[in-house]
Amino acid sequence: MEFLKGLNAQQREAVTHTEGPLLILAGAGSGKTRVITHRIAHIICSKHVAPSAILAVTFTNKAAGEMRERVAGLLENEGLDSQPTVSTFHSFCVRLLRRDGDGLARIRPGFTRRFSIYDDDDQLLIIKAAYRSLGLDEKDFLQYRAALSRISHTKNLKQTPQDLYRTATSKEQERLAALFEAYEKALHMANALDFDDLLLEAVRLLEHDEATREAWNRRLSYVMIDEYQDTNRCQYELMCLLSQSHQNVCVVGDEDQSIYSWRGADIRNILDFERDFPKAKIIRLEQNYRSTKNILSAAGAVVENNKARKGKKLWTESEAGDLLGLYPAFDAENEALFIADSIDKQLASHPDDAIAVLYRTNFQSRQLEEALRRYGRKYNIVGGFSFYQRAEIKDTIAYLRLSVSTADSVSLLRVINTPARGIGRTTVEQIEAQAREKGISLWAAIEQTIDGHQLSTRSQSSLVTFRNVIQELALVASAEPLPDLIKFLLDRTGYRKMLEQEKTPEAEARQENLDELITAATEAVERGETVWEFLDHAALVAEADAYDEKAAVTLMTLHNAKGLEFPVVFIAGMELGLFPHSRSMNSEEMLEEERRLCYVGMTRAQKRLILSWAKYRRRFGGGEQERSTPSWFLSEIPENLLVNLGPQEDTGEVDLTAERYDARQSARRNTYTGKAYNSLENITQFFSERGIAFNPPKPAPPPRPQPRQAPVIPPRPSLPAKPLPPPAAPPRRITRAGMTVEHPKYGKGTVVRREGDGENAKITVNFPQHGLKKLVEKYAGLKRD
DNA sequence: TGATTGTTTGCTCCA
DNA sequence: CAAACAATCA
Repeated sequence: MEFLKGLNAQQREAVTHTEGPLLILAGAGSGKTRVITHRIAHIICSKHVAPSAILAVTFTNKAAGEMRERVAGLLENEGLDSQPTVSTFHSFCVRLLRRDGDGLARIRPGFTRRFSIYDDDDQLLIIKAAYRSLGLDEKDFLQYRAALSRISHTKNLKQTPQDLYRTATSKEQERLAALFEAYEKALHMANALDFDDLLLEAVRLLEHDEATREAWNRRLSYVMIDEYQDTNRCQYELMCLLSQSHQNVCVVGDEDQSIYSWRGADIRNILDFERDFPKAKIIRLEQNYRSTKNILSAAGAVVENNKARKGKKLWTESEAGDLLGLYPAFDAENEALFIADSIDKQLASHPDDAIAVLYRTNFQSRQLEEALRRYGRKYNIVGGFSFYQRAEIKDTIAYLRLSVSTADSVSLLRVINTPARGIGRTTVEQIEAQAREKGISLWAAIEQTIDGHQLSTRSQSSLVTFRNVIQELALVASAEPLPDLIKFLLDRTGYRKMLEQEKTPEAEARQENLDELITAATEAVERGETVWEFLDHAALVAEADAYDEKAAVTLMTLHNAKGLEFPVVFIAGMELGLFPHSRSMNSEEMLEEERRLCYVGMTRAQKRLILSWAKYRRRFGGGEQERSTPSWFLSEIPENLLVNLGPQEDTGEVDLTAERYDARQSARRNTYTGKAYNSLENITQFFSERGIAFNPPKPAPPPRPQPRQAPVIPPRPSLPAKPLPPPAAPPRRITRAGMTVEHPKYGKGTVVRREGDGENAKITVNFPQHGLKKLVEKYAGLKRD
């Protein structure tokens, strides 16, 4: 069979083992995408299975698109009339619910197939409203986000608010139950599903609606799931429900790359697969085709420190390659400049090498972007502020959602007074109270309020205007094509006018974004999509979907880098508190996940891998620079695989400071404070508008040649490589970052950072129960643990 | 009511 | 350093 050509023995086995449950443990870079695509092609061609009987699930829409293309490429000459279904779990569930979801109305009050999808901004608004209605305050209860995550967790355990009430043993648990109840009620009232619901309700639908379940089981005969290590319980159940009759499930994953437990991913899905499917066949792909030996051994050495793993050893036939670079920067700005400079040099000698700069948190991108801009380097950025998160886009989407579903209260609140039409806080509060009292939707409350003439004439007329606008939109929505609807909407609501009157460059940019939205809508219609599909798409596009492989330089978080590969990779900000993140330093499990994240990042690199950290970093925009400690992960890499790219320790700081001053001056001239524009064109335009020539500065930091080979390892953390229990020999300072301390009131916590010296030093401590607290050392009464 | 100004607070990671 | 929130004034 020609689909087996060029595959190694294990890969071939994985492709040809088509019947029954199959677990493929695929190490990083072991060719798993290849295996999946070839397996699909093999099933279709040699087993004569209709493509539509195959479902493949990927992690992002982008990955789904790529896989679809690759399969189509393989099957190009086969003259097939259908394509296999390749999608993410979430997209699949949305389609399922929109198509076959009617039966759900029996078990979910108020549900119709015209539901809205609420993203986390929407969720936040709901939870805030719930706090308000219960008279709770974020300050003396959980933070909104924490409450949401607790609720999400509870939902995924299939527990209801009533379950929570029943098991509640404290006031706090009762409050959480009440919040949960209010939150769920608000979603039901708005006929909205959050991301958890998409999966949960799809499972419930398949469980309760026998006809639908059987139809899907008849239709599908092979199910494949990629990135299986990052599936949650619900996705697992969905998989089981869809493959009940045939059990032809093939899952592909790598327990060392499980990095989404915070989102509910359950690593047991992969660790217990054999137990759940006793007849399962297991195939290991351990030959790595991506990275050099040095990169692979370094990454392996790091992840080896994890206990919760099955353990496997990747190997490669490739050469040793370069040593890994290590750059201890003076501060974050210097780090960014070093990276920009190294990229310049790299591209000068290897213009075709794609380069990725990876970091733990989105906010780090800022300084990196600035440095790249100053080098005049075009770059691609994944995440941060995505198109669909921009205010003007969300507003327009909210109008669209309202025009097809007036029940959508979050959208309603979002636009009820944008543009300003005289409906202020008090009016809105009145409507909300009315809705709460009568248990009706906000829209219904508005209609009642209008009919009852309960408001001042002014508010009354404003409200009538709003209602008329929405009714008119609904009318147009049912008659006109989507792009025309959007144009009409922007006109009729006065939204475009509002932007025009602003006359600022930002407002202009916003208008352009809206034009882009109209273009997107036009294209969607050309593809034959309905309004609903368009809105679903807007809700489900992922950060990673925006990644464009054509740009030479790509900036993204480590999470977004999953599944990708680059000849050259930088990982920035390898410091304690940042990576591993301070919020993940309190338990061994969380730390292991951070370590896996590090492993994922390192194994993205094919030829060169450069790690950096900054000795001083500002935590917030304004404040003081704070001293940082190198990441534990750095010291887990064998020294003989590293080469120091920074100046020598003793002489280094002086030069770096001088350089830093230079850089500051030049940055001061060149920085601007507008929105982060992502393309060089915009930046150049920005400067030309201001009459400043934009010339990429002379390469800034001088990583000078290394006289000796002996690498200078970053000052070893004076902490043991294992975080808990912590250190032994703090000199006269009572506390240091990374240390566990005990506070008389808050109990045990981990020191995250320290500012200042002596007994007046302020330290930030992370207490698992109480979150971050800033304490003055001499008053805090801390005891070393 | 709504615009303006002042003040505070916050940084995970994402479908 | 921003966005989000609060307070103030027109």
